[in-house]
Amino acid sequence: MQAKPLTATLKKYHQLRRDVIKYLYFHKSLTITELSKLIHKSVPIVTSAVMDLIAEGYVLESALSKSTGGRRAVMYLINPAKKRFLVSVAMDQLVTRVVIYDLLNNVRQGSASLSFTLTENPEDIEILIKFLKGYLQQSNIPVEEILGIGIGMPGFINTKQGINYTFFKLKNNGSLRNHLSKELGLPVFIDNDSSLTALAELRFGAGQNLKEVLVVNVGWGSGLGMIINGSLFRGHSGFAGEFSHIPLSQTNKLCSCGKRGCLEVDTSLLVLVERAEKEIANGVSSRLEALFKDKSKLPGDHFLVAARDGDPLAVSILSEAAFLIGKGIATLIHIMNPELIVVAGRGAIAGKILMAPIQQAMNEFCISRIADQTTIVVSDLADTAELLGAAILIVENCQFN
Amino acid sequence: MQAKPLTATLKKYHQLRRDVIKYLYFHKSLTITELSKLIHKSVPIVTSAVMDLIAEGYVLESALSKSTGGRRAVMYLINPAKKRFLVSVAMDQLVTRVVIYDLLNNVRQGSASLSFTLTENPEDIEILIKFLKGYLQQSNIPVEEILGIGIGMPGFINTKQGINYTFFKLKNNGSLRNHLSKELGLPVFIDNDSSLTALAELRFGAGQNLKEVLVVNVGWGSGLGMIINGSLFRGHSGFAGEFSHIPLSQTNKLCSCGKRGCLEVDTSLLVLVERAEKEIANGVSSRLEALFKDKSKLPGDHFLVAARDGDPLAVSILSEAAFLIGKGIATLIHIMNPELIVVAGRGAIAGKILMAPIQQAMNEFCISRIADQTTIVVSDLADTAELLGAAILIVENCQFN
DNA sequence: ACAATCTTAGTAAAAAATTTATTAATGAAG
DNA sequence: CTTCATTAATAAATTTTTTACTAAGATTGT
Repeated sequence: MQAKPLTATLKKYHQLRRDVIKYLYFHKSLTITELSKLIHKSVPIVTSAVMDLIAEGYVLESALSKSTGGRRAVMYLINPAKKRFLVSVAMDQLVTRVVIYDLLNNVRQGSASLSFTLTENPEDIEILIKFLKGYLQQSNIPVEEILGIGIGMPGFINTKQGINYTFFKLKNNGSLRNHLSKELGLPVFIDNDSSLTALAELRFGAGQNLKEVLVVNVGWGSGLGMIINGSLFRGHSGFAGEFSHIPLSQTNKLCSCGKRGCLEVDTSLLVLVERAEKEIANGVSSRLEALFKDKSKLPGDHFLVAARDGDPLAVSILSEAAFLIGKGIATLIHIMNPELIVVAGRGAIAGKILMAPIQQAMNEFCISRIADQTTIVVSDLADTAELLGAAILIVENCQFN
Repeated sequence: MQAKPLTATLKKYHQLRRDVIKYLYFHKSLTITELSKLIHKSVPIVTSAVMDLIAEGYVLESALSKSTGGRRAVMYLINPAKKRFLVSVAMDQLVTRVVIYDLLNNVRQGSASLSFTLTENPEDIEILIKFLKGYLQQSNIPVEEILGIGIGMPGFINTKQGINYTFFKLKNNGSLRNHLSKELGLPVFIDNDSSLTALAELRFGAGQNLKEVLVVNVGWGSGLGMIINGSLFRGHSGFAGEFSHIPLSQTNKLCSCGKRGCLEVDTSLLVLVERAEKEIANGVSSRLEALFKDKSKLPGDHFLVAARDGDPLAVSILSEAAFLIGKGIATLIHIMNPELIVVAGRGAIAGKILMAPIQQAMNEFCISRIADQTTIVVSDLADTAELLGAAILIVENCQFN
């Protein structure tokens, strides 16, 4: 008897099942009525899907909900006894981290990290594979309990095909995702780091239940993850949110992208550190001088901590950059009219120091009727955002078995 | 027997009926299968709706479609004998035009126009009502044959409530749409001029069948209509696309909005005309000197025609402005990664003269991998775009009776 | 030329999903 | 403490979709 092609009905059923698990993952516990509204499916059919998932051990019935004025509803949640795990990988230009979560967002296997400067060198792929293989092996989790590996990385990424056009290029222009999946023997999903940060803010951070959210990822560059109409917006070919390279700088410095005047040339953390080092060499005194000698942390992180703690040199350099980012944010607000802007990424460490000049730039460059419609906050997910986003990526795309 | 509240089933049926008419209006003629795909409803149910519409005289069966390799399908189109009309009104800061179309986009009543500089004066509303009442009266079309009045106008517009926060403000902060509807005895729909221009490009212009399209409306200011995921994007509170006031200008001139450095201060047609007049006063010779004396046309239109025809002064002033608009477009491309950008509005008259410096700015300010994903064209709908958009607004919102 | 085969359209019957009606459970008001 | 209002859950009715089947025309190969 040969394998039947999936019928339309069966496909629908699998989608429904996935949606139930997905929303229980996002919201911890929900009633049938709530699930029905979130999934846009009728109560009877959601009920039957939930019953099936209970039979499979994926879902558990829990206490009754608080009363809302009528009969109290039964609440459902993901069964903590069902062993299913998410391997989350978060990369940036300099560091790669990995952690394993369960479906309740508890850390199952503590994070490991690798100093790993991304290049266009094809050997990078082998380094990444070796790192992940080692990590997975020592975790001792059976493969059938791992739902997939989600990886956030910088670069122009085609999520459909699983190709990163900037880093990790395969010789034959093949799919990085498929290659990793084959090598690691698990489903792999890749996406842009800023997009995953935005996803995390949407599901577990400041953007919960909102529809139009922009997440500015301040770090080595300034990424932008966009939530439009409640879901990730990637643009026509997946390159939307290239905030770092909009022409905004007054200086004429050449950017790494080959153009002049990009926002990045004046706001990249690397540039700010460089500027601080130059000032120190010129004899300006600063806590940074001592901090930079501690090589256990990246200079960029030292710089942000110093700024947060009020070191005058760091604050002054950061403020200037933040004002320019604020000008960029003013541009975003005029074009997109978002409900919320979240300042996330490494830069969020500096918190208020960063926000003051951004707010000032918004006051100066925004029509107040428009700016009034947008709230702006600093992320409180901090450096877990990208890891959570990678986990969400898996939950939104994997097959639950 | 009292009026029953609309059941869910009945609502669905009305929506389906509207969708059939809407897509036939957009595509002129379609098969059941095509309709089914566009509406995302099954073939049997679409068939029954089409049959009902034929019985009502709204829809006509026409010849068989061209063969696509199998049995040829019956094509359906809107019945030209069914008398239903759309009153389209297109306003800008200086001129208001009106025309009446039928559902095949034929002009039923020739366009009338009114020189009418928008102010914040409440009397503006009375002027508009009087103008429209007169026009409707002389058209001699019975009210029951008019499906509605669609109006495109500048300003910050709340389409849900039908309020324009910038112009035509009612004393009691009431709904302009409802007020006009009551006064004119017809359903009225209002929207932003640039949004309607974008809608026209999406349905009848360069953006047909595309998903991510930006329409830059070059005129007295530079509006932006955004198509995202195949439908109009208005942002969280309806103010998205405020392209005119993004901080891009190097000059520090004060803008009408109260801020400095807005794109508009260097690119508004009004500013360009002013600049030309100053140059002429300084003794520069130009065809414009003569043209400006002809008061039958607006100076801005004279200016654009002169530029199109190669007058050196007009070309030089326009080119400088267009380069800045191009810089703004480069910003849009980096953020939105659109499939297509359409340059529309009055400015489109200048065509190639406008495009050359825009293209140049794109080359200078765009990362080519991103810019390569975007096509940029000049609209060929010209000044009918906003009128067509207003008609679409009616078709997308009215009740067909 | 003309079957045989392939493709697409349209229709009927079967299956699935939604809607509506009904019953259940709870809190608040009198 | 009973009645009423409110929400949840379930059963029955209705609608919609899916699948299977028939129709109509195009293409290919002999």
